[in-house]
Amino acid sequence: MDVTREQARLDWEAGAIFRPIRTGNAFEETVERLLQAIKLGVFGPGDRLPAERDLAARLGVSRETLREALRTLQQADCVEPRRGRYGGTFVTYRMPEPDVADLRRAARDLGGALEDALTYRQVLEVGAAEAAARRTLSPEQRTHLEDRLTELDAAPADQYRQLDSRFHLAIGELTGSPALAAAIAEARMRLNDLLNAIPMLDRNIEHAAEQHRAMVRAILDGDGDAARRATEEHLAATASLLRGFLA
Amino acid sequence: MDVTREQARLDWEAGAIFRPIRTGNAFEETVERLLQAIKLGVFGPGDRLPAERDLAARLGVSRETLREALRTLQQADCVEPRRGRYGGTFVTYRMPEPDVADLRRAARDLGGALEDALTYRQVLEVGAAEAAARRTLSPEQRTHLEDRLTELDAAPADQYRQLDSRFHLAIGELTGSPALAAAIAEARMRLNDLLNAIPMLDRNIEHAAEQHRAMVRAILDGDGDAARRATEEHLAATASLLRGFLA
DNA sequence: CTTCAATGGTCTAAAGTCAGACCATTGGGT
DNA sequence: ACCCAATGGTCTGACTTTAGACCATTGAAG
Repeated sequence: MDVTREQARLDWEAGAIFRPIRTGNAFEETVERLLQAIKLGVFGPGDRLPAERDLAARLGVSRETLREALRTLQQADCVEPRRGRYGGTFVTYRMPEPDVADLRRAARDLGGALEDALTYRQVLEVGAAEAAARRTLSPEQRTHLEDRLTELDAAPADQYRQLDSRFHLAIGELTGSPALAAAIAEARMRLNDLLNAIPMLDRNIEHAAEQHRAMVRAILDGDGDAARRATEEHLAATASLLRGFLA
Repeated sequence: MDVTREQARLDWEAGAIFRPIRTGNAFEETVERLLQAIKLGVFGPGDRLPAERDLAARLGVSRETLREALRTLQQADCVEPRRGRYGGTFVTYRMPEPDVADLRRAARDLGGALEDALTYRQVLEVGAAEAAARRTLSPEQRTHLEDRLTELDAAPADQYRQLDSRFHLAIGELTGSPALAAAIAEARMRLNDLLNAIPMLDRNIEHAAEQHRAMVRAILDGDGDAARRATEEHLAATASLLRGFLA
């Protein structure tokens, strides 16, 4: 092979492997992760975050750095610390109203990474649904999944997005693969600002609810193919709804 | 809902989100990544790594830290620096012979993460094959994929593993999703020490070659379903071969 | 009312990491 | 024979992050 072409191949393929190890700044990264966890609905208004020492350990960051991040979130009126036993850091963040202008701006910020993120998400969530369906689920797991669906169906409008996230993340956890669950959470974080900015019409919500039910049914039935198809359909619908607002 | 149960749910779900931001140490992480890139076959013996300044930038790490990592690899006889223009850091690493004892030890080190990694890999690569098949590929991309297959079929025994990795990574790149390609590379890195330690019999290699051909054919034909099935079959075969040696 | 355990708040010394400048070496180009 | 551009080698000062100790506050349990 031509030496120059060979070196070019090396440099290209290196792109997938030699990616940034650390995103510059532990503090900023910590702020981002905490904020995403809140926006993702893992912690709703009034919920208490894990204790600082615990949280710092989980994030693999020193307590000082974590506290700096929390201080930033506090100044942004996202969390509120309370001292003393049974104290902690409590979430005060409220989801803003969906806004198409926000959505367009967020999409512009993402740029070409939008299609990337959509593809990534599709592969992960479709595969996870199939994997979850093919596993033997414990009664607790089955109940947990059904609970998430029920909770979502009963969601007030201002919590719909967060409960929707919880539902999708729950499927990732059912695969029993922490790596997969984490990747799904990460993929959703990338799209979260966009998804949150979509104004949801009753009609969309009804469609989504039907698709969610199909996914749950297939997973509980252990029907991998059906789970894959239902998830594919649901994500395709969401993606095209999103693209519609950007066009 | 019961308050205690609710707090328990929060703590559990937090597990998927509050994962370590930084793996303790930039230097060790850098060593690991470079070593994986070499073991993965992205850089074979005699190949030149990107220049230090370039590589440091890609890895998001200071040149000092990168050099410390390179020094470690040099002491382990994996790379060799050469000064002057047209100099650089050159790979000297040679794959050791596969060894079932190594394999068992590596599997014990992974522990419960083995099934995790296998599930993760399966979802990513199967989804990627399907996604690649559903895309419109340029003539260059089609040729690139075929080249990887040809190269693999003609591989001498001591390079088989690395060229196999290149082939699988190439499919990830064809999806056009950098996030997906990177995730595939990461998943493979986790399993790499295990895969490299499997003694490959001619019979296994022939089977694998046939499966590889089926994957390429399906992708080039734009047949997503066939691509998914072929990849599923191939990965299942590899996984059961692996489990066989561990039993 | 007192105790006390769990929590957030504060501080410091040490280690890790970085950005950038400058030096040393090499080999192809002129 | 010389130049010079690209590369690895070295150094310094500043900034970031860490680990751990200790303090302050709170409210439930005894």
